[in-house]
Amino acid sequence: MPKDAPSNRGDETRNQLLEAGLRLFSIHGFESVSTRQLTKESGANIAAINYHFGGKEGLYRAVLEQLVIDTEPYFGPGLAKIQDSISKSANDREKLLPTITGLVTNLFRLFLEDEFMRWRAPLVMREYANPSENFDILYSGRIEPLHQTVTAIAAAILQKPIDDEECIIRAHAIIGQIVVFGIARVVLWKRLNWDGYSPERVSMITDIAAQSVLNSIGLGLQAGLPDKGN
Amino acid sequence: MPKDAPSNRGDETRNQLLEAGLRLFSIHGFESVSTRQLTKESGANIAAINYHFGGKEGLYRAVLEQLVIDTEPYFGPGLAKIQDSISKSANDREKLLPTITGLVTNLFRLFLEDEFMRWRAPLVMREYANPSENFDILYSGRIEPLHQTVTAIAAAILQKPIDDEECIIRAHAIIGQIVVFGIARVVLWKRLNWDGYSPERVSMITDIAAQSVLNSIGLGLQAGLPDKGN
DNA sequence: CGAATTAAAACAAACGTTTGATTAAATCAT
DNA sequence: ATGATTTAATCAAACGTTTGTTTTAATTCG
Repeated sequence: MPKDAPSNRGDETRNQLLEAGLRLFSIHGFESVSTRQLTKESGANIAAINYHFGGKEGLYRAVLEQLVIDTEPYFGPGLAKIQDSISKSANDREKLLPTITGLVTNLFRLFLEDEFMRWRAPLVMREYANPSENFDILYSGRIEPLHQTVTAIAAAILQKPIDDEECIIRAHAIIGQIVVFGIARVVLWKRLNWDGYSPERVSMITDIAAQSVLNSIGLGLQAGLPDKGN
Repeated sequence: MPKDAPSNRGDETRNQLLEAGLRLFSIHGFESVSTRQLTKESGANIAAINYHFGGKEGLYRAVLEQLVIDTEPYFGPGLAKIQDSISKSANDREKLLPTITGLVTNLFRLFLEDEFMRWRAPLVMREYANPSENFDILYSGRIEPLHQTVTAIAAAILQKPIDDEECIIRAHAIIGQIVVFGIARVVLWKRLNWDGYSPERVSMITDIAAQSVLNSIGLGLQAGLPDKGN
């Protein structure tokens, strides 16, 4: 039985519940969403949650699993390409510069702009910050591969093995520089008197953050910095 | 009526509720904590929540307000000292190096190690990532001042005004590099096969993250990086 | 005493889940 | 092919429990 293409009416309500669950859990969090809210927004009957998923938590788990499946095209190929680019520029760190800039740019567009990620990105952020019992679905499916790739970048630049502790910690700091613009967006908006993100603003942030990331691992050009001159 | 010193029995149950609220809200989040749980853990009667705080949300608000008050000695003087150090080293950016390293070290010890911050830090992180309606108490009380100070550092190095957009964004990236070790600690632990933080591990992270932060704003020494050598 | 505080019980509302009946579609036997 | 039977899915209603809050009475203490 195909899970994605709703051939019969069973799969249709199933998908509508997954869709409403993704959106509501993303906005309000698991605990704050009631089963009645889910059925009202999805148009399904209240018994459908138990029938199709075995309960509210089963629906949440299914939402996470579906998220990992659906986001595969957005991460899999890109991360593979980076790993490839690393092995090809083993003896010239400068070659990694556009690779890293590209990764940062893609992550920002993905997490802050992409319509497909509108509800998915915040849900990942939620689990990222406050892991639930089903965190492992997202971790092994999306977070760990990304973390490993960034670690590989750091390892290539520091010329250390990919399981080196410093490289993993460096990678964590790099990811922190990026996801903070998603997780703590409200703080940034308040500081800048912004009412939200726009493509121009995201592009501006991306440039600055990419610069910051490159600098942080010692690949910076020091561009834009005023001359020391004393 | 004094709020801190429990002179009479009224203030005692009040403080016990604040204490239990801080711990429980920090661990489980506002929604997941019931009033009966709060009264059981605090030893207070269920009516005391309404009597002293007007309800569960009132208790939560009071917990946040108390947090801002209690953490003042941990932030206020330190941040003032940094602002002072900035104005004193206006013509030599290198002078800021120990200041920044000190800030990073203090933040790490505060957020990852300090026993006093054990429940307070996670609660701030919680509001940081998922702002509630009372977020502003923490924001204007603790988050904004810290953000402003880090922005001042960035502004001093980039030699731009402290309300410059790039400086604020740079500051956000810097803070991201730090708080990610608190917010996404579970991710890091999984990557490193750690079961938690220890003083040695925090110290190790601090060194690496401080390096990363310094680099990211162009103050890096490139120390530890292998020679380019081609 | 009288005001402040606690204790226990009760409140309506909302929670996640289950029920048994009903409908629609697929499968079967003839 | 068609009527009988089974299966899958939906539905409204109700389940028992827990939620935050309120009420009422008792207790404490200056």
